[in-house]
Amino acid sequence: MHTHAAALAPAFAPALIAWQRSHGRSTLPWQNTRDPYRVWLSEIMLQQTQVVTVLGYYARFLERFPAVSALAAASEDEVLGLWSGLGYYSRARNLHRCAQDVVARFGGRFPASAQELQTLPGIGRSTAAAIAAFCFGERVAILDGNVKRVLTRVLAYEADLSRSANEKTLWDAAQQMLPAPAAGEASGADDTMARYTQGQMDLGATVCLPRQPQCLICPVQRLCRGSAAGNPERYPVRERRLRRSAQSLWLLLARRDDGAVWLHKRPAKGIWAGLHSLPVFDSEEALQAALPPQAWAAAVMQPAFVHVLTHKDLHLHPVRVAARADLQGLPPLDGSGRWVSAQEWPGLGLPAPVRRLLEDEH
DNA sequence: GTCCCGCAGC
DNA sequence: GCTGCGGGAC
Repeated sequence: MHTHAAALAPAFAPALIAWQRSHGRSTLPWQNTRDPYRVWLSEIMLQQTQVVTVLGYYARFLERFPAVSALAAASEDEVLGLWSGLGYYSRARNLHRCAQDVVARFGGRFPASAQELQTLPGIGRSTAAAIAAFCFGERVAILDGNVKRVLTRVLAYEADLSRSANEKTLWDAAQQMLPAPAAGEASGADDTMARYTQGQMDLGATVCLPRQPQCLICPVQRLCRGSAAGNPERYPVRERRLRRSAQSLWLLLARRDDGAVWLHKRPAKGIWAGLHSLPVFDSEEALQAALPPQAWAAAVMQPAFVHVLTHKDLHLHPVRVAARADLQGLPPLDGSGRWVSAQEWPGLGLPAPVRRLLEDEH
């Protein structure tokens, strides 16, 4: 697929860089540093969460884990607890594993190339490129959601991005749009790549907005083919629509008078991997089978509710049972299952619907 | 309903 | 290599 990247490239990067200097963001706590640890931590958090929310978590993580070695040495539960409320806990687990990898494989220093960075858990092509551009000045393209929007608009890129071949073409275009290679040899000496990378992120976050692109104040409007056509907001083009299936889960809800709840740690694979959760069953019968007959007889069905994931509607059916000392030993309530006090559970990594259920319930 | 980004399974 | 998953915010 052909794009106009080559034609636009000479004017695009200089205009974006100049704009970043004058109008871009420059005071966020993870800016003005070339420390890969700080840049990496912010990039992972920003993948899923808005800047204002990340600020608090970022500060708390840095305070508790000033260096990657401290994060690597922590327990997974502590990392998940500090992450609590951010959601997307697989990213927190990858964060922890990545820190351990950096220590074990690279002596506690992040590797200095996008190619090597990408071998670390939780760091994909775009995140690797962002770290390498910010910290090492590497001439390599990022392509996150903001940049996809900016580039497809500037290029008036019509192809359906839900098709991997078209996304690959856009990656190629992103690489072509990079600032011209520095004349000298030391690419890390100046801040061209950092400015350019930050500029794309800033433009996507503050000007080239999803619904209302602010073309009148855009530094690259005179180059932008989408704006010229009068309909920049229709990019990026995505045609595939997902179909969502339904699944029902039964949750065993046991709560003592003092507020403690019975939780267990989920297996490392599958839904809610590694999180603390109420015991989960695939069917009402399975839940019944796990309880003594008298406990089942006294159980009270709570109102069902729906929790929506990208690909699935989870129909959740809480079942309240009397708090009993002998829950222990009942599969699958054995092993990791335990009473968790009302002081402790809010700080654990809990699936959002379970957290909501526990919060609403008292 | 849409989007995010990396991963795992095919 | 490609597709679909995962959990939550907007």
